[in-house]
Amino acid sequence: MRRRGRSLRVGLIVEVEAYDGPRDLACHASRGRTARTEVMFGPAGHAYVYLVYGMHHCLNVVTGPEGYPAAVLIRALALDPQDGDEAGQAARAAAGPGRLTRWLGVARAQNGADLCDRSGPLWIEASGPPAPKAIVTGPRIGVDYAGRWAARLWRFGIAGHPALSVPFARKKRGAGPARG
DNA sequence: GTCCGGATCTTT
DNA sequence: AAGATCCGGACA
Repeated sequence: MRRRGRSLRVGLIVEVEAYDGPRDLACHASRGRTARTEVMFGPAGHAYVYLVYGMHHCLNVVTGPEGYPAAVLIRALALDPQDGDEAGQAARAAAGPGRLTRWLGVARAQNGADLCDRSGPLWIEASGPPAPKAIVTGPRIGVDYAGRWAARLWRFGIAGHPALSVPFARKKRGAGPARG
């Protein structure tokens, strides 16, 4: 949930990635505790927002116990249909970590925001539809540099959801599709 | 101070 | 297939 003045934007989280602690080479905190990663070392439930590629912001939820840097990257939201012009466009407006921060209007000003505070500018609540049974997993996106950590299946999504950012490789079936 | 490269998206 | 675009982190 994102509130700016009188406007409220609501999305359902449909895709995430886990970044787990100082040993995970894909986790920013693996290079030590710095000003940027500071909030990841703080208490869980706060927002870790950073800039990638010089142009896109990414929104993470700090998850570990205090002092242990871990976070979950929110990669895609499904939108309330009334928030989009057209059903098809709404489905993709927040598909992808950079897209969703743009759609929410989240940037570094929201770094450290308390995501459990429903009276704040940005928060998460468990008020959506029941958790889906079918969750698909895959390797995290864009972290090939992370050695063996890149192979961990730490990307999670709701199976078949139209708002997923990048397709999940399907289970082998005959001549398995090499993802292209 | 300087340099390098990225948890992406859009356009060709 | 490649450009946009800039900060954080590593080195000096």
